[in-house]
Amino acid sequence: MAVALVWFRDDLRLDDQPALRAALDRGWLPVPVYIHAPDEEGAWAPGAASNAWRRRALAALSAELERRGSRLLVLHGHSLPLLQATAALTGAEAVLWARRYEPAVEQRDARIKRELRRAGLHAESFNGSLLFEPWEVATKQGDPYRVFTPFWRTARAQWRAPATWDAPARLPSPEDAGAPHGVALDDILPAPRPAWDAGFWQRFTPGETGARQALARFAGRALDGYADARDRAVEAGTSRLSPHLHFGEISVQRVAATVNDADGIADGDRERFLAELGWREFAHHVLHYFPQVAERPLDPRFEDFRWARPLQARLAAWRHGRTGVPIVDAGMRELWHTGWMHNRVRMVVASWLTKHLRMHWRHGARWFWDTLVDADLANNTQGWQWTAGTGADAAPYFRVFNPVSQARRFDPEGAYIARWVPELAALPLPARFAPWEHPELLRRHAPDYPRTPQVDLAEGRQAALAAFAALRHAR
DNA sequence: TTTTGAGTTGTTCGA
DNA sequence: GTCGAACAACTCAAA
Repeated sequence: MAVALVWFRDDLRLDDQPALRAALDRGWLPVPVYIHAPDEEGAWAPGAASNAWRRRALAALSAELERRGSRLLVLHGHSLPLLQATAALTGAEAVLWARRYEPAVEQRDARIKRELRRAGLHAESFNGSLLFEPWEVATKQGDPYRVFTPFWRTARAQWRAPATWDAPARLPSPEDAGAPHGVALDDILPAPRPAWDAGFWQRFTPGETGARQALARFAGRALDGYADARDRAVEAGTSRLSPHLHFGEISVQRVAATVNDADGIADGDRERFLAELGWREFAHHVLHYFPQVAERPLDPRFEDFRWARPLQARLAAWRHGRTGVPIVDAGMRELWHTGWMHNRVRMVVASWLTKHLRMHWRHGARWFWDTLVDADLANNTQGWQWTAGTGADAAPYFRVFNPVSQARRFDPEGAYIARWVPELAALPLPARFAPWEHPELLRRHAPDYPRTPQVDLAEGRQAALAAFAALRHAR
């Protein structure tokens, strides 16, 4: 029986897995391989939270394979020589994988494909994580899109629920191909010590089963009313699928099809969620065509923008939820404890850092990269550039979030603040949104909470507006 | 080629 | 309390 290496990367599932499917369809014995090679990811090697998740996702994938009579071969080192050596050991004639779109990884993979083919192997990649490949959506002139709405109009009109593929109950054993044993998962991704990730797993279950459960929960409950509920910080009104999608534990085609076919859902709710998947598509489209955006502003005017000096004390207070602005601190602490932050709150904390503190968005992007379990180069970059106003399809410069009004609107009971900044839970509601306006209550109930925000809200807003307006005139 | 319509997520001010 | 206007042009995408 001919053998194919199925190289798993950010597609840690068996269901609707195009590389595995191709191997089986063509009668190849699949040898599942995972290679730990963080130094091949350029400046964006996975962060700590991401690795904590990946460890569990790989363990889950490994268990799924073993349940079916196969197993995951885990390797550590350089991808190309390891693939070549493993192909030689197993007599594999093919190497199959699902694509990734990070610029450094795209380049690496192109080289690997070239070299494998030069060595006489069949090397082939597939779309395993997007509704559309970045190059499958184009303007009528054949150009890439820079604005979300026309991008999504075009893509949405093209989308048809595809036939998804179920993983078989049994898989052939790699032992039959003489597969080697590789290294232990613990050797490449040891458990965090101390267990700072404990809070992550109260909210999330990495792996294919956890991903399916999250989708079922969302489609069965939160999807109804999603368009409104998605903005309320304390509720589980969003899908919380982002880490599962990042690691490819569930097929995005299956997610889209499930939501598209859900019964009794208003069109507004359904389309709103599909548009969120659309933002993920758009982010990958932009990163593919403008690979510099992870480092540099897409809008070139911002190359010269005078960001504030990154004062370490200010930055540290932002990171650790000690800004003195309750909704910002709640968000940053949710991130620290759970590895995740509600989307609405992400915008608020990002606006605080880039507008009120006027710090370069890359400081925020880097912190998110290290602390988010859903850290994804395309989405993270897109989110930060959008909020900072440096992307092409960006927030207008005058859109500066007021963290007090945002808290009132999207956390009207103050429950989100109380949950993540418990020292403020004893404050009555109006004071909980803006404690500096009630110094006596603050002193009595929360003596350790900052007396005042890092910067005055009105002054910060004015300074940001002035700085961003100056850029306009400078052009 | 030129024209036209439109653009995720907001805030503030004054009537 | 509610509502509309102002905030700023500019670029994108399609007709």
